[in-house]
Amino acid sequence: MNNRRITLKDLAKELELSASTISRALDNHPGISPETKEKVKLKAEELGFTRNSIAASFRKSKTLTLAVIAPRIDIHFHSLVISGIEEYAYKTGYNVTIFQSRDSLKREKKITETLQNNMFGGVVICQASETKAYEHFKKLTKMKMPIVFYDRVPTGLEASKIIINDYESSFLATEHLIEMGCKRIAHIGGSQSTGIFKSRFEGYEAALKKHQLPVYKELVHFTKDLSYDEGVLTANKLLMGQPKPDGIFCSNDYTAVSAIQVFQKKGVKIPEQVAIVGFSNYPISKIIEPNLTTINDRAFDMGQAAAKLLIRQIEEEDDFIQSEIITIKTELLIRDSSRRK
Amino acid sequence: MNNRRITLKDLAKELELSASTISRALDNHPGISPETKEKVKLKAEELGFTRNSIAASFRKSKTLTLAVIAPRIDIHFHSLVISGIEEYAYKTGYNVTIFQSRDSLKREKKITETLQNNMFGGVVICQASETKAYEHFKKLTKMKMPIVFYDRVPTGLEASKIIINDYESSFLATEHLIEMGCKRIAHIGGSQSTGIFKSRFEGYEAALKKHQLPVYKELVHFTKDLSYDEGVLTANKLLMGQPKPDGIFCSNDYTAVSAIQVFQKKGVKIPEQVAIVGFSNYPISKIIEPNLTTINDRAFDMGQAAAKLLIRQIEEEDDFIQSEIITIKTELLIRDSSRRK
DNA sequence: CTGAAAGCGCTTACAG
DNA sequence: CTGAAAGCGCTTACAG
Repeated sequence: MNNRRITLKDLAKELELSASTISRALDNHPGISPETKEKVKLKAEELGFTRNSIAASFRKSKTLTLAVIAPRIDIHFHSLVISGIEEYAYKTGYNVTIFQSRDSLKREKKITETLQNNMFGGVVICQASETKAYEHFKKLTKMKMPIVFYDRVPTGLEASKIIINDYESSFLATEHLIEMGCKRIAHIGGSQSTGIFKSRFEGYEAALKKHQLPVYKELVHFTKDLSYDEGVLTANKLLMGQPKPDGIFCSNDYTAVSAIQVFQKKGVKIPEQVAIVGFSNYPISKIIEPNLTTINDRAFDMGQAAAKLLIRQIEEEDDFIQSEIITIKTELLIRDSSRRK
Repeated sequence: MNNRRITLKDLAKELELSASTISRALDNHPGISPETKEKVKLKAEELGFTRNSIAASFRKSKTLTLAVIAPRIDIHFHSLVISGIEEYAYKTGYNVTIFQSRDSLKREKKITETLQNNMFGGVVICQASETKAYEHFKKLTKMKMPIVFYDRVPTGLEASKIIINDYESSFLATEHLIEMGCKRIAHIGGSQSTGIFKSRFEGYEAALKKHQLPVYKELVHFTKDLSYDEGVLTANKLLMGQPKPDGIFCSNDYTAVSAIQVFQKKGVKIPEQVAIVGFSNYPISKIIEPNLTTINDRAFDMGQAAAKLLIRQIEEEDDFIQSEIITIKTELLIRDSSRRK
């Protein structure tokens, strides 16, 4: 018994047709008679023929595979985005290959080199936190690889991006605290060398200014990576320092949760004495008690939008478009950690 | 200016060598002089040549891409496993393409059909919860596609698997509660049609029996998918019912967290009055107060092991091995939700 | 509506 | 140590 894979040729011989006809029949090519199509498809099914996609990709020199570079896929936000990418890609017939930069510029560069091997039709990227220069991305652009950035996007590089309005979302979150009566609102922020965290701080600042509230520099703390542990440390500083905050806007949910816990442990009532708002709508925000008010950043939708935009660029439906920036709508989810009425 | 991709031929012409030599030089083939290798590599660098991997894969009819089918990648456990797979694959030069079955058998079947297109060297699978028959997996095996299963593995199908000892881990977790003095230990379990959750229940049962403690059927509750919300419902039943539990072993961390919260809200002291143990070591287990005692299932290591085993099978280092089952060591992480001394 | 033929960019057995 | 040549399995422009 021959264990070789069945090829178009085998089918052709079996049916006394040419390989061209088989190929076209399977493609539902208009210029093939319905009877032939039927016959070919039946035989293909019978012999268990599946097209060798590698050969096809090679021949057509295009692939139906998207690459995704994320810092880490075990961060919930990224896993949601990737889930959204996979969902859209699946429906469109694309595959999704993932790479983790682990926030290392070196590794990110190595990955972008790998991407130059022709295996991918395009790439969705959230850049590593270390990345400040974009030469390696430009190389991809130069070889006409479509790119869509999300979340941490390069500033000052013209490119397609899926973003949220961090400034506005933070402005609204802070304004909500003000409406709840907070006067001394603290901020636990992320690294200010990352654009999105800078915008979140600026949105917070702008809301205070709009309502003529002071921006106490003692109440503004920037962490390295917004981890739970950093949140605990920072919340303790706020707890011990002066002035005492009556509201806290945090740039993510982990630090917000740690703030809730640290203050609660000292008998501070949340939200009565201190109202707290996070950012990202992590699963834990619905579990922590009181439930955390936060910004829903729609990570899954972001992923879907990224895949959709990328595929559109690959298939060049609008080839006069050079780049496109899509802003995803966020929403403020008001929960018990800030609700005072 | 010509925008075509540089090929081996271009390099060959440029250097007045044959394509064969270029190919071998880039491969560090022993039968090529060091000088030539040097020259070729420099030129390749200079012209920005990268091999067309698709052409190479096609020619060699093998690829350096692994497929992963997980129910969902935005579940933390799976994202950790995939992270482990990607990490090992990256180091070995493989790419990782992900597919989500979303626990649908239909979608899982469609994905396995896609896998028959020659694009993948092998596949790591956690089967959909709906899956009870394995014909679609057998088809892959028939066409010699190496498969490694993890977590939810098919029972009664000979195949390579990466598992943990669910029975033993649950036995130890339950025995720990017994050592802490619990006499009426409840169980919040998962669907008993899924092997791993059945084993977890059996381990719990066996520990009680070993220590001559009764298995109250009123204290054993099986949920559909171990969600947080189901945990809340079940914990309320335990709170209201008879007999009153003084310990709870939960088949995952979400239900354990809900149990902590439900009991605490009624003024029950954790761990003094009710000690609680979870399973999986989710991030939330270190955040919830009291911190949750749980089983560390080493999801990341599981992923690394799966990738390693799969790649070994692809490269057929031991071609006399038909299948291999690897059990990952778990550990009981004793934290405050159960520590009574 | 169908077929013959060329060729995508590599790799490798064979020859020298 | 290097090269000429065949061929992997498709797709598609061209011809009829």
